[in-house]
Amino acid sequence: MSAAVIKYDHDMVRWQPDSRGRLEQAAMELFTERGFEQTTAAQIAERAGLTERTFFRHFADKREMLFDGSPRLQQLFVDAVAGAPADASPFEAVTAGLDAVSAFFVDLDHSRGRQAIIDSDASLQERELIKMSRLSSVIAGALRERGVTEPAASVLGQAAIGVFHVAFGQWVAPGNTRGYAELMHESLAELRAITA
Amino acid sequence: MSAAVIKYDHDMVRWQPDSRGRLEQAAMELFTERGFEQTTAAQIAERAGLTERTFFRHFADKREMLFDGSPRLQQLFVDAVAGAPADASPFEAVTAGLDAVSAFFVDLDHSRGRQAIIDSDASLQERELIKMSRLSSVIAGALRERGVTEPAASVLGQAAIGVFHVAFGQWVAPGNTRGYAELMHESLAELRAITA
DNA sequence: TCGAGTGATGTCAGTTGCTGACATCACTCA
DNA sequence: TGAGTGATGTCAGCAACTGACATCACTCGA
Repeated sequence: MSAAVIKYDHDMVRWQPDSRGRLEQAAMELFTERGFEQTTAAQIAERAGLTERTFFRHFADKREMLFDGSPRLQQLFVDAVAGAPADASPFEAVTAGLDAVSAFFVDLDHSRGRQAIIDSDASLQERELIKMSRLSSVIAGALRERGVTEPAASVLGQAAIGVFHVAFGQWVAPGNTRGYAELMHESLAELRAITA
Repeated sequence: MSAAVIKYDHDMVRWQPDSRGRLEQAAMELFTERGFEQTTAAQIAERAGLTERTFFRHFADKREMLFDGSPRLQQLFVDAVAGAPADASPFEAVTAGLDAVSAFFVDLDHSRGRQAIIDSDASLQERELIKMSRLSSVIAGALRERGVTEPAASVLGQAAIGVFHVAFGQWVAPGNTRGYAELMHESLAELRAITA
């Protein structure tokens, strides 16, 4: 609303920079202040000094804001799988992927805050799961590139994100002090032990 | 609309029976005729001779119509896990669950039709995934009841639905002639082999 | 230097999913 | 027979999106 009455002086730029970043920051603030469901797209846009319509030009939907890093995470994972030594087993290649993404999980407070928002809303959990599912698919694809056949590639991809999900959940759990890598290797060992 | 002008004769019942069933049938027809996204809740309700408001009294949302059988599937699975012999290993208990749900997958045409609808819409895939995730959670719970500790229970639960998902996908894939049980056991064997 | 794009934004109107509040009325049962 | 009860209808309204079109600082080639 306020944006509508701004008059541009000669030395003003037409638009403040980094609209997308401003929207993300405004959203995180509002989500933590009043909750995801209770925050409207219009409110986010207003706090960022933009319009609701512009909001939807930057993000396909309200949920998508929380998953901005997803493509990078995916890239990190598949690069590690693809880049594993040629003589590495499929299991070892996937382990390399699971290790590589640990670079992503450094700021525990940030991850906890984000996860608290996701855990508070079912539609966000759905979105999180489909991101995981896509990740599983591309992992399976990377494995196929390494010569792994179906259905082994898909099953291993699914198992990998299962391990990842469990370990990540433990990592952000309240009270946890252990690192992601340690927790992940523990879950991986459990998988290995229990399927043997 | 038309329901609004119906006058009830003495020998008419006030409401036609099985509203929920009529809604489900109308929905399946419309979804296959014109697609999920292109079908509105009002259209489904109208074909069932009901109101949009009544539609939402029977189903939490439009997506939920496709997942009516989910609770039964879940029950089938956990009962099999819980009912496995006391000396069965966790892996064997989960295998029993994966076998038990094969009773659910008999009508291949029906499953294919349903899956085609789900595959056509991202929000339906999200809903499907959260159902799988819930299933994974209750499996992990059933395993814990059997004395399996964390994170092994959760990891095995995740791996189980991974196997299930892959096998089910192969079963409904066009051209497939093999049975669910066979495909499932193959995937299970792959998981076992590849994590060893 | 000027005029034709270009692109990020704004404006507006509309559809759909979904919800709360309240009314209706055949049916049940004390 | 009269007081519920429960499945439904009616109505109003919000929030998530979407398409069509306008704006206008900025860029760049003639």
